Amino acid sequence: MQTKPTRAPREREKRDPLATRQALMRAGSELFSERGFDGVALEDLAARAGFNKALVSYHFGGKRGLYVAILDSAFRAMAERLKAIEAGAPSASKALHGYVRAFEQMTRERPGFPTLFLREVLCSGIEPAVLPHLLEIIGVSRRLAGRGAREGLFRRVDPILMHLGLIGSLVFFFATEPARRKATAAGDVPFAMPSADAFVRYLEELTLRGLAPAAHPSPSRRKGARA
Amino acid sequence: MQTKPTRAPREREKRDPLATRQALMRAGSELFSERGFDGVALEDLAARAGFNKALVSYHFGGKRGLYVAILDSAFRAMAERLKAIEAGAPSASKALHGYVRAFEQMTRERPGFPTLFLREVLCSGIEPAVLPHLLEIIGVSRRLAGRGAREGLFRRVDPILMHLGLIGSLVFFFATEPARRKATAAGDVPFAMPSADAFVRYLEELTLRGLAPAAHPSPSRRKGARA
DNA sequence: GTCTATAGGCTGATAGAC
DNA sequence: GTCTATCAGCCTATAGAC
Repeated sequence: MQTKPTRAPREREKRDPLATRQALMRAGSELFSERGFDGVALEDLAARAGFNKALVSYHFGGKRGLYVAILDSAFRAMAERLKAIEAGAPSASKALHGYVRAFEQMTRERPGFPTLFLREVLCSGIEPAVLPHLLEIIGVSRRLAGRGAREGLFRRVDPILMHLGLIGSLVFFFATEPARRKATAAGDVPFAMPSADAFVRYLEELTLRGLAPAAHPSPSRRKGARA
Repeated sequence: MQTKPTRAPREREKRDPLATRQALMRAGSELFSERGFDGVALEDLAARAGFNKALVSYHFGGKRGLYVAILDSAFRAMAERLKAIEAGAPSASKALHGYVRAFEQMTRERPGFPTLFLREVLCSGIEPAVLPHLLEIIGVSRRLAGRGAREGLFRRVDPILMHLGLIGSLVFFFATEPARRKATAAGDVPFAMPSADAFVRYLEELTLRGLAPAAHPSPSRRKGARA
């Protein structure tokens, strides 16, 4: 969307606090995801947004404040999207479909989100502000596992295992996609990398088959592979 | 293993360059994985190793040099371990088992590895020194997919998709395990978190079932689910 | 090989003009 | 609300003593 934009510097000579905040958050989302919190200089960030770095303190009370605002916004949006999908899906199967697709859509709308997510849940302490949203996201996964079992789509597995497997694959794929794209463009990698669409379809099918009740080449061998 | 150790400050008053290098690399592995490259001050790092920060420049030519040495060592060890498993496994099934277990073992031996791995493949450019090892790791996954298909264990899927799904889940799980442990200990999370063993078993079974040829509730419906 | 001392650069925060 | 100027703190790297 932007390669190196000084981003509309003088449309409004002054005033429009909301737009300023949004521009700073957008620039921050890009840079923090690329370089991590400590790797970003406020000067760069403000320049990318088309403003002065002093505004970060004015609007967010400091670098950390901006960072937390970005995380809170992104995690909240993701949690709400997933809950909406959960509520609207007529079946566990459709809910799973919507769930994995949601990451693809979210990545398109907020390219930095998967990386921010990953950096945040890495071993350092999780920001308290995002914890409730994180728990909501986990809740959706857990209920999906339960619903799938109830509807005969899945066999019984620990919902947290299913959650971790799904979200780990998804977040990893999307967070590392820019790096793969870069490496491929540079000719560092001698084979083609899959599209987001292909990966999401693969993961959905893997989950459906892998969690299907019975029907697998294993000791006990029953029939009922239908729901 | 260590909470806040000044780590054996005066066993050898002087001399033993190898031990010094190892101590610095070990401390660096811990700190870089926790805080990221930019988040670590050499003073902290050297203190944890029980040495002076000037030694980082002396032995590794600077902070970046130490970081690269750590990455190179860890990625090389992982690639070699996976290749050994691949070579020694009598079947694709055993190879898959060894593959997923390798991450568990590696995490035990080098707790910082999964996080270092993840931080490195995040969107920033991949360190050239680790690229060959990364390609070797990908190679093992790809050949595993091919071998599994040849031996009738897996249906045909894009080997890169399988690689990304497997490694994404594994690296995510182990890189975020410390955070989960911390959150659980702090009482922030109202349910139990699975053990590494449980997750690895889940992932292996999910993959075996999910990639098994035929035997699933889907349009075309053939028989041969055995090798 | 290891340590102390210090130089030099960069960064986040803030005071004050507009 | 936004910008300029400035300052204090921290951090990497290095020179030189031991």
